[in-house]
Amino acid sequence: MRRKFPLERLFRALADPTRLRLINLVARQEICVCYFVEVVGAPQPKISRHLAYLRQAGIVAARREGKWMHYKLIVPSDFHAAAILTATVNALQEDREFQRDFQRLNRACCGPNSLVQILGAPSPSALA
Amino acid sequence: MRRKFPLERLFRALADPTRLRLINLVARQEICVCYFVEVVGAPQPKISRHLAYLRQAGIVAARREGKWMHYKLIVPSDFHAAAILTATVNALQEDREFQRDFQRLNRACCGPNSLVQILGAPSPSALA
DNA sequence: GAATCATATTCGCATTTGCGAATACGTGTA
DNA sequence: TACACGTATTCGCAAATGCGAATATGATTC
Repeated sequence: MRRKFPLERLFRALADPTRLRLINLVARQEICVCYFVEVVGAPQPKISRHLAYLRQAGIVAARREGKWMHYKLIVPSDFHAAAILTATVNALQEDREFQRDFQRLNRACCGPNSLVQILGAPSPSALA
Repeated sequence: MRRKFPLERLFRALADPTRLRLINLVARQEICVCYFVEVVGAPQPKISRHLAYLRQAGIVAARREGKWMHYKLIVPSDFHAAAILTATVNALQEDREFQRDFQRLNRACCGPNSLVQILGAPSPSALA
């Protein structure tokens, strides 16, 4: 544990607006890809590519469940990398612009005409 | 104070190996450009461009003193940006690879054939 | 004020990055 | 087995990035 984490790669991963939005979304709990597409409002391949980027950077983990892929944040075992990442998440979660994504997530998940109802999409665990 | 700090720009600034080395060097005290060139061992325009980059990102401040330009780290007033930056600096300072730059700095500053002796370069405040 | 020194900027150029469009993959379902 | 669906990857291409070489700027010295 506490293995060294390449800082430059971490920062490269964080240096993109879309990826920051994705990180913000997966920070609280595991989320299905379809929600990223819905919330961010970007074409699916774009979302998928950025998720792949975050996966390769070791920030995010993927889990398959039938047709659906779920992503969650991985806090690096390296102490300093973890400190940087959690500080980043804290910054995002206090930012109004990023908070709006959670509102969209709530609508996409639990509101009327939600993905859960329409597609039978798996709802994010923490949101119900 | 505590003004919002654009995170993406911060991470872009941190997402480069040369700039990380520069940040590590200016973290402790104000340093003259000539030392960056000497320590990093890169051509002067390259150093200057990266310093300009950091300046525009609001991470670093420049001060002229005759022919010499001194740079120092600016900790952003924004709480979260400050947390990220100091966590980064902490990570760098514990990294062997970056610690070596301080050894080189010591040699360039205070050893025999130092820049101080050869050029009359201003020695970093905290080192001598 | 010409030369010199430290630093900054400009200019092409090569490499990298992010993107949309199209397509491939993997898994349920009829 | 064929299809439908969610997701991933590939493929040009446009834009951004980093670099070395040359040059410009601003300050000191003779």
